[in-house]
Amino acid sequence: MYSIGQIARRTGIKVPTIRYYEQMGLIDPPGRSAGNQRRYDEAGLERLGFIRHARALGLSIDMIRDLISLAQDKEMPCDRAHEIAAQHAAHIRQKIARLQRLEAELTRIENSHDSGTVGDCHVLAALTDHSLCMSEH
Amino acid sequence: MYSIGQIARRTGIKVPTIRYYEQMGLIDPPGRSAGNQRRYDEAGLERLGFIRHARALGLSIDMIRDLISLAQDKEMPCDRAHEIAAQHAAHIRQKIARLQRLEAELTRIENSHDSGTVGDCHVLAALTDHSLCMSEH
DNA sequence: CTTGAAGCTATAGTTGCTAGAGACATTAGG
DNA sequence: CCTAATGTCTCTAGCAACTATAGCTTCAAG
Repeated sequence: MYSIGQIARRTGIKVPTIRYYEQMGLIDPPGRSAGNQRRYDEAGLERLGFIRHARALGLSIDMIRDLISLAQDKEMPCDRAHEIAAQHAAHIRQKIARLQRLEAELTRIENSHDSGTVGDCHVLAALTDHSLCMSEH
Repeated sequence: MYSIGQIARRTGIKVPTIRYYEQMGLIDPPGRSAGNQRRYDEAGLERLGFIRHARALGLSIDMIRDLISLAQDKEMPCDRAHEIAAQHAAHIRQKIARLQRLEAELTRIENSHDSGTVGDCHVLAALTDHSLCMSEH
């Protein structure tokens, strides 16, 4: 049996975050000590590891909840799990594409040299006038 | 003189968002009509255009506030503006790198085929066991 | 048995908006 | 000039995913 602090150290998830996940229904409320403190078992530890990894990959709380309820029955088809992963990967690819456009624009703005005073600062000019941009964003 | 709705249409920023920017100190409180409605002039319009563009490039409200106060005096050096842009570009590059690692990992997980049931679903297995990962995240 | 760390609950703050309620202002048409 | 429709006002609350604080209780070591 682990206390919430021990679980926190072992999973790398902060104590308040673990309580938050419990509140959000990602983990079953664990048993309690005589003095009302949470006591976790191996299953709880594994569940939190799953959540941590899924969060690290950028999955939302809702997606994780779906995956967990899905994983309950080992006999069920897991198409939905693949679908969630694919959807999320696509989402990330979009994000990357958008950030790359922003990065290109910022780099261009950043590298344009000016006289060094606000009056003709290229950074400020570029921000004021969208038509100076090379790409959409 | 423009009403807030006209400004919204011309800048593409929604009405409540404009009021929010005012509250956040990004725009000076405009004059009011006899009936207490906001009335904007060209300067207000231009300021909102600046904000919109900066937000589209991902700059935070705080950064934008800094840039605006900086732009007040045309004689001042604008090193700080370049610095903010450079900082933000670096931040975006980091984000991109991280997302690319995630994307690679997700694609790998997504493409690994399994028997199609939850019991041996590679997506769920990969999420449960971090050691199956090929890269850090 | 004492003490200091760790845990408890409940509430509020973070960022950048967005949505709603209920009241008042403006404007176009008749 | 009156009315109806639309626009605007303030204030409050909600979103995601935590994080921080306050004031209290429990646990474990010495």
